[in-house]
Amino acid sequence: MTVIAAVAASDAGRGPLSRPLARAFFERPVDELAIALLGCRFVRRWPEGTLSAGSIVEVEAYGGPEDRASHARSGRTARNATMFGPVGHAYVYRVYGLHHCLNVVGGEPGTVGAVLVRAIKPEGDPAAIRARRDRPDRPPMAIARLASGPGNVGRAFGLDLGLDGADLTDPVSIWLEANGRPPTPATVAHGPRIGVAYAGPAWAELPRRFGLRGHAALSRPFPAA
DNA sequence: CTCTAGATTATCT
DNA sequence: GATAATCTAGAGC
Repeated sequence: MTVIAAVAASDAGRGPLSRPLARAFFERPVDELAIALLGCRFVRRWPEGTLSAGSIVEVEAYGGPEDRASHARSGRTARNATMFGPVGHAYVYRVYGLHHCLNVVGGEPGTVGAVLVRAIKPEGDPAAIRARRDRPDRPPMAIARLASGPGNVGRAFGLDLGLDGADLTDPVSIWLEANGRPPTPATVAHGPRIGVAYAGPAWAELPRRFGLRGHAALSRPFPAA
C-alpha cells in the first residue's frame, strides 16, 4: 500500500530512543500516523512510580465527522471531546460498559482523528501487567497475549477515564517513545477495522487497520494479502 | 477448532 | 431505552 511505503520512506518525527515523541510526530494524516506508531514504545508509569512498557503491534485509524465508523461521526460530544483537541493526547473511552480503549489523537491541522491502539507486546519485566491480567487459578498467559486486543491493552496498563486527555509527549503517567526504525512495507499488514459494521460497508471495509505481519501479539489475523 | 451468551454502564437518541 | 472501536468461558464438532 502506498501510504505504508510513504511512512517507511522517512524517519519523520522519530527522535532518539527513550525520549517522548514530539508533538509534530502526530501531525499528519491519521492513516500515516497509525502506521508510524507501529513499533513505537508505549510507557506507563504506575501511581507507585514503577514503569511498564511495550511496543505497539496493531492499530486502527479513525477520522472525523465524515468517517461513519468514528466516534466523531456525530460531531463533538462530552465523550469524544479529546478527539477534537490538540494532537498527541490520549483519547480514552469505555466500551461495552467494561473495557477501556486507548487512542492517540492525531491528524493534519484542521482535521479530527485518532488511532486506536489494538495490541501491544510487553517489553521488560511484565510482573505489573501480569498482576492485572493473570488469574490466580490459571497458568500464566503468554506474554504476547497480555495486551492483545484493545480491551486487554486497557486492562494490562491500568487505563481508565482519568487518563482521557493525558499528554502523550509528557512522561508523567502514559507516553510514547520511538523504538527503532519504522516498519518496512513488507512487514505491515492491513485490513478492515474490527467491530464497525454499523458504519455500513463503504466505511467498514476501508483498510484502516494496520499491524506487524504475523506478530504473535495481534488480536486476530489479517486477511490474506 | 468455531460459535454463543453474558457481563455491565456511559453515552446518545 | 438501545447501543457499543470487547473479552471470556463454556458448549458443541
